Amino acid sequence: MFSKSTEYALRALIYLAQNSSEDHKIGIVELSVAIDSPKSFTAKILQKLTHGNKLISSVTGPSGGFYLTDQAKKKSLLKVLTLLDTEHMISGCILGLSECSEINPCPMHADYAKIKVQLLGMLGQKSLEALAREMNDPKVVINNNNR
Amino acid sequence: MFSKSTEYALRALIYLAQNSSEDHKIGIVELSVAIDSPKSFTAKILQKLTHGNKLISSVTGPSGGFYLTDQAKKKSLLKVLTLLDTEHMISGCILGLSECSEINPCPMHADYAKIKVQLLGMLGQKSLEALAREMNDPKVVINNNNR
DNA sequence: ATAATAAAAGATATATTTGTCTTTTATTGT
DNA sequence: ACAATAAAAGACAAATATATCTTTTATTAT
Ligand code: FES
Ligand code: FES
Repeated sequence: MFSKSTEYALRALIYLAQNSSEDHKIGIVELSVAIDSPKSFTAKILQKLTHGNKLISSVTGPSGGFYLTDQAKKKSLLKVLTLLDTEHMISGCILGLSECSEINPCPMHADYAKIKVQLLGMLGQKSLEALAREMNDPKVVINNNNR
Repeated sequence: MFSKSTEYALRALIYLAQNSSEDHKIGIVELSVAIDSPKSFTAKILQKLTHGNKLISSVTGPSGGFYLTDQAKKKSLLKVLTLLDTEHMISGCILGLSECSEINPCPMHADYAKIKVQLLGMLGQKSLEALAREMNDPKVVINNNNR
């Protein structure tokens, strides 16, 4: 569905939503272990989300690391996808036409449009902190370390 | 959502379902123009679907080309995705965990599982010939040549 | 101030996907 | 049989995604 980059980003954000705050920052080592992702590659992905858009906060140096503000934790997955410039994965045409439109729909459009509404609805109303809350259930996981 | 390869494959199959038969075969040139895809790349993709699995039929030489049998036209999109080995795009974990399971679900699982059922349902019941029928509506398109 | 720390930045490497081009093989119409 | 045709096969090229490693910069604790 999504690219590895996007998957790592979402997992990282959920972990940060659950475990970080302004006075408890998370280092890249802990984070990449927790979400089972390649360390340096994940660092690059996080950088994209710290600079312009300021979704992730970070500070260098001792006791530094990454964290989410309460404001950031309220952002929806859809917002995150928009920042990652990958929302088109869902909103684009399922057959790859350059535009998903009602004027000139593809043969799948009528059916897919209904599902798209639900997908976008789910992503739009699901906040990072709501997903973090799911992790209170001990069976819910965010890595592959259980196998 | 899908890779370019998959998109081209689906568009090609829909076109063949609509326009080909055992006594009206379609050449790669006509096909790649009709679905607006790179010719040689599309040829490679079609080959994958002709050999082992026999979804697409083809004959070389004059008046040769690609076509679908009536039987093949009845196959569902889900069946096609299975042949292309890309069904995991939908059935896999949306956060990229190695397995989508009820035992150890990811934080998105509860919500995504519902949508997944609908997605797989739609893909499973939509046959190539049903999609070809959609193209009888003149506004429905399968390429980008209208822009 | 200094040393330790951790992210930022940059360079590089590998793998995969996408795309093109040429040669070969199979089939058909003449 | 022969020439024309069209897919099959194979080699190659380019672009993108994924991943690693090193150096630099910013921050903090001492
Ligand atoms: S046009 Fe293809 S899904 Fe809307
Ligand atoms: S475990 Fe992630 S979607 Fe099912």
